[in-house]
Amino acid sequence: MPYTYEYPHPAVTVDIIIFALHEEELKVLLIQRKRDPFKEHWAIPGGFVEINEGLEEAARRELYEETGVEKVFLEQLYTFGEPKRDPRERIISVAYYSLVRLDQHNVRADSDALNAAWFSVYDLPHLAFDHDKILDMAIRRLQGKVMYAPVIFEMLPPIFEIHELQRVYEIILRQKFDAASFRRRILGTGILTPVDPRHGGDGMRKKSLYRFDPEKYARMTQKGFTFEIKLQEPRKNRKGK
Amino acid sequence: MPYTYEYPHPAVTVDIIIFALHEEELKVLLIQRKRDPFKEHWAIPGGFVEINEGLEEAARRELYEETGVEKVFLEQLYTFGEPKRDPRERIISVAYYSLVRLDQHNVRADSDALNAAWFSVYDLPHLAFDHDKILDMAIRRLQGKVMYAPVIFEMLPPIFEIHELQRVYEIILRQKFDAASFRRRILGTGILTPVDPRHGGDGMRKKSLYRFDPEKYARMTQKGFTFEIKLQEPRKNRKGK
DNA sequence: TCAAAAGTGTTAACCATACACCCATGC
DNA sequence: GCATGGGTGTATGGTTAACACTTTTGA
Repeated sequence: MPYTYEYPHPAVTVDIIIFALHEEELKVLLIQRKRDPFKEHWAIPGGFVEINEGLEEAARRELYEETGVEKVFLEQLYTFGEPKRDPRERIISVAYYSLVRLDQHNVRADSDALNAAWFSVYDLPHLAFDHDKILDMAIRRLQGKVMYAPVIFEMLPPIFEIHELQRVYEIILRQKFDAASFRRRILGTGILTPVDPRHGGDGMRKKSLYRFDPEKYARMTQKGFTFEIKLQEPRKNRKGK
Repeated sequence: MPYTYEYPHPAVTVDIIIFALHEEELKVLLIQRKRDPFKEHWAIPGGFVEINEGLEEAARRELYEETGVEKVFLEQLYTFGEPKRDPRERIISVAYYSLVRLDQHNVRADSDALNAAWFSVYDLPHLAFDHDKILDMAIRRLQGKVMYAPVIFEMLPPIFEIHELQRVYEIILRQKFDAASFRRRILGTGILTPVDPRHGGDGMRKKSLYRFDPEKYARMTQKGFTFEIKLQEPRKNRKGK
């Protein structure tokens, strides 16, 4: 028991909410706890921060250990530190959320958990600790974030159709968009670059394909541009005809 | 030295960025450090989180101890935890930011600091630790927040003129608004309630006065309303006349 | 071949800027 | 009484929802 301090110190963990799209739904990776407290309950994956490790570094390490996923979008969500949130000891948890492409990453279950599984965010079990609250906040944050930052491309293949993009927005925001207006709005921002359809895979495709160009987006941002995809405001019908 | 753990634990602090309006400027309260490291440097006020105290609770306690201010807007900003951000030991700092009305609170200097003073956020000294980065993030967060949440009223008297409100937006966002458009936009949201001018103080005022009604805002929000004050987009002149 | 989905064109509704003008206040 | 600035009216530009229409795709 070698680590001694003049004043009590809390333990610090990172929890990582891992989002992905699968079967036209927004899913989150949860693990089933092996041990008490909350044995067999589902929980958000996470673990302790090492003493010489940054917080994001710890989150990436845990993410890799739990799922084998590397180099993906990861952002700090919030820090939860109510004294009684863990019944064992005072644990402060810095929550992160991550966006991954399910088809690209071979997600495996971690050995420390009974089981790992993807859940639709709109059909969740009751979670361990205060993880319901954390996950709820993560979903809201993601919904807010996709509206003013180009994070949605983290969940799409590098080259995609406008309609695929639209569908992802519709899934995350739970709102339908008019296809014509959506197309014009997103192309109007200028953040998408058309891709020669013959490079898209099979030879004879005629569909328009696009990719998101992060360098171009960075240049635009520096010139005062701000990306925004608003919810579609309903409007009166044009005419009764 | 009674507090012993099986694994090393970091220390956890809260830092509080305290914003206020004064003399037509956005100001922040900084303290001058008495001790090394960074002796005599200016820093964001803060302190250690007690073992049985929530994070926001700790932030409010520190805020009260440093300034005597209670019951004000306080929101978590971000958690900073790079291993070497404090040269003495591993310290993870949960940063909060707060909005106060200078005229309402008699801000006093804390005994633990050499000095406490208000600085314009656009004319800052070099700060201790990574506090430059923290304060920069806080300013950006505040600028973002005022655009989509009614936090600006935390910095105004309970009853105010539209133009006062406009000036506060202009100070925080560093952008001029057209008075007529601003008035219509803000009144169009419906979050302001007109106040009988005779209740505003001196008896014979004829100016229109308003107050922000949090209950009404909460009801509107529940019905899907989202508040938004966008930056004004320049437009071509109407006619050359 | 044909149904369904992708993509384009058009227009009316809505909104906010820009600016003229009116009115109130205070010196 | 007049200057200053608060407050109102409104035409115009710009955006985009709604929907008709055309083209492409894949069964």
